[in-house]
Amino acid sequence: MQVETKIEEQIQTLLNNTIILNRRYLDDEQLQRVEQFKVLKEIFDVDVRDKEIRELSSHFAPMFRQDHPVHLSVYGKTGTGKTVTVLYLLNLFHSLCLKKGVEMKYIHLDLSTPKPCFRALNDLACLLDAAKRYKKGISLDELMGRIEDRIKSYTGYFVLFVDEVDHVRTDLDSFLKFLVKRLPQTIPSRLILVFSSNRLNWQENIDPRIKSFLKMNELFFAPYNALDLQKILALRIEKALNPKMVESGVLEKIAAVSSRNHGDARKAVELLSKSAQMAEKEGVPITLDLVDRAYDEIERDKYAAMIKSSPKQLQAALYSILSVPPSSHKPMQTGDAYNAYSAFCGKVGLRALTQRAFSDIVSELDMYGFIQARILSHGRYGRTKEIAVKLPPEVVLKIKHVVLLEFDLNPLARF
DNA sequence: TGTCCACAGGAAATACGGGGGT
DNA sequence: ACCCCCGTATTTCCTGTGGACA
Repeated sequence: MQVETKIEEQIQTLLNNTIILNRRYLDDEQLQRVEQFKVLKEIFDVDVRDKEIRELSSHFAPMFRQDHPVHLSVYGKTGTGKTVTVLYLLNLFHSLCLKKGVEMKYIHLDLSTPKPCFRALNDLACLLDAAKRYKKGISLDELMGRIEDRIKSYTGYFVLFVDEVDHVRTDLDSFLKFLVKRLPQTIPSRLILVFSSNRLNWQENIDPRIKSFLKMNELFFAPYNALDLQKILALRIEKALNPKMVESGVLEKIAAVSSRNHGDARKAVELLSKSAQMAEKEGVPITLDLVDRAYDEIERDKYAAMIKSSPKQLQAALYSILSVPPSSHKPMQTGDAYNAYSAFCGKVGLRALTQRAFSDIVSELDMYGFIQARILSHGRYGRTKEIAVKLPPEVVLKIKHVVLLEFDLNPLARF
């Protein structure tokens, strides 16, 4: 057989076995806003999120009769489509307003990563083109003033979509105070605030004086059920994958697993994506078994990815805790962990924090789920947090590996 | 019943690093 | 180039605490 035909055949079989035809549809980050909306529209067209869309529409309807809708608070866990649904509708209203001659614009303030009040305001100012990006060194008042100046000349409806409000860490109060009390009084436009949050109780510990000013409608996004997820996944498969290489039942399985565990559409698509990648690498169709393995892998990588993007101190602390040899008779206490941590800091040349600060880090690690920490009293033997690690051994190894790399140490040259 | 361990965790003080004003 | 101001991170200082043990 000719070499050329051999190669051609080889390429042909590879092409036939290709699973991912359009990678971009497996990752929303890579899609343009317009494309996202298109995908979304198709999903909405099959009646997913129907109720929420109706409610949103009726909430904003007063705009079209020159009335003033109240503020809105949208609840829902991550991946339930809060952001994307609200944005889609705002976009729709925008063009509708344009058609009807109603002045309206909207701003999407994305706080998906936790940030302090200052950052949030700065981001808002950037979106409005009212200020450059500052790191520090400018007062909150100054920022607020600039934001106001920027929109002073605008008189139409002004929708401010604050995504994940509860992520404003230090002083959510002053942030809200500005938005709720100060801004509406100083600018001529009709301000409509839309908040989203994944916690139902985010308003619980805000200043009651602000709270009373904040008259809001509420809207709840329930996690997707298996049926919704099936529709969403089906669309992605159709757009991104070679349907011949997806075994029957895979779609249903991913939908079932995802709805049972979290009801998060993004994670469901991620699982699909991971399965497809693994299948392609192995040159086999996506099977049910492969989905299981992809699921395990995602679970394993989750922690490593999280610690990789964390501050150095957190990394050092976690590594030290994971490195303390477990002794069956005595659980680890804060003191033990702190000793290990200071030793590690000495080794890698990191300035060690005080025990007080370390204690806060331990609580943080507990919050993120890396470790289990609970306060326990041993009578005259003191009162302390007891630290337990409940991660599977492979994950522990992987985390330690990642952290060592972060500290420019060769993980293999330890012995 | 009182003591005292080994911290927890709140509050205030201080350090830091950066930007504006001059 | 200098100083001052700001927000944030960390330290310092402190009071509180559940229960085993004497």
